[in-house]
Amino acid sequence: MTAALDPEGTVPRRLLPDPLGGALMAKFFRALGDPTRLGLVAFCATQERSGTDCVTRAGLSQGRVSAHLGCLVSCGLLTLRRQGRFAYYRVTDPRVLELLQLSQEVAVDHATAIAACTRVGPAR
Amino acid sequence: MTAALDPEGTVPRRLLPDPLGGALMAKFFRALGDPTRLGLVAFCATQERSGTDCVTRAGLSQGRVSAHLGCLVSCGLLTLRRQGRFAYYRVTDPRVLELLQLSQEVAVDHATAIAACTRVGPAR
DNA sequence: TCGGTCTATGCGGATAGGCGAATACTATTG
DNA sequence: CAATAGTATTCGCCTATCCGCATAGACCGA
Repeated sequence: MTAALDPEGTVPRRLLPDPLGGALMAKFFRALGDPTRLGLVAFCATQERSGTDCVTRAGLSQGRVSAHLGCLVSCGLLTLRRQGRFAYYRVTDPRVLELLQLSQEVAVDHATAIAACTRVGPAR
Repeated sequence: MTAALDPEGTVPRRLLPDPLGGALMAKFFRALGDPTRLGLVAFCATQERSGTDCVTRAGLSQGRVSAHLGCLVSCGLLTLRRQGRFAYYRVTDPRVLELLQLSQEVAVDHATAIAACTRVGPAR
């Protein structure tokens, strides 16, 4: 055959460091892989938003939205600020915005193909 | 309450253009949200790889790997080149690598939190 | 042309992860 | 302290996806 794969080299520890492991990175991407969560990140990109605002925006049950937000905070996509009984969410890491924009550029160029891809869920 | 959400403004058509729709973007991220696929993208990042190489690398059934690769090609993450009965995959869009590196940087900073996040599957 | 190799697709079966509804917490207000 | 409002968590139900296995299709060398 052509190139024998070297033991574990080729995959780039620089690209996917093993301390992290592809599994963790994948998890990170799955956090962005839901339309609701992605929408919430965008919603909190420009300004801080209260939990209630997010519920209104998402149009889902409060409990569900709370769970989504919790997930986003855990994954470092949103930052949570508590004030009394309120919770305020916001994107604070500029890299997250960069990430979204870059992804969008790539996705746009393949929009039709992505839409056609049946292996990754028929969008919701 | 604080800010009334404007009808549809705030979410940034610039950030998540509606022609694309969050659903499509989410789908794009889900393509990266699987450890196997993510590993394959990384594997094909540095050089072109044959389907067989990928199967070996992934350690899954040939059929499964083929499906994963097809998904990645559809989503614009890999480029396919056919030569006779062989198929060669490779990352050709430099933005994809940028995307992976940027994501990795963010993910690294939140590694423990991501690992702890139970809402997005307990890694595989 | 025939057999072998490489790649793609279809078929269940099992699990992850999304949803609403109900419930539990916590802090503010009266 | 009791009532209320904003959040977080739990539970049962259902769909999306992953996996291996088996099968089909394409192409090459003998």
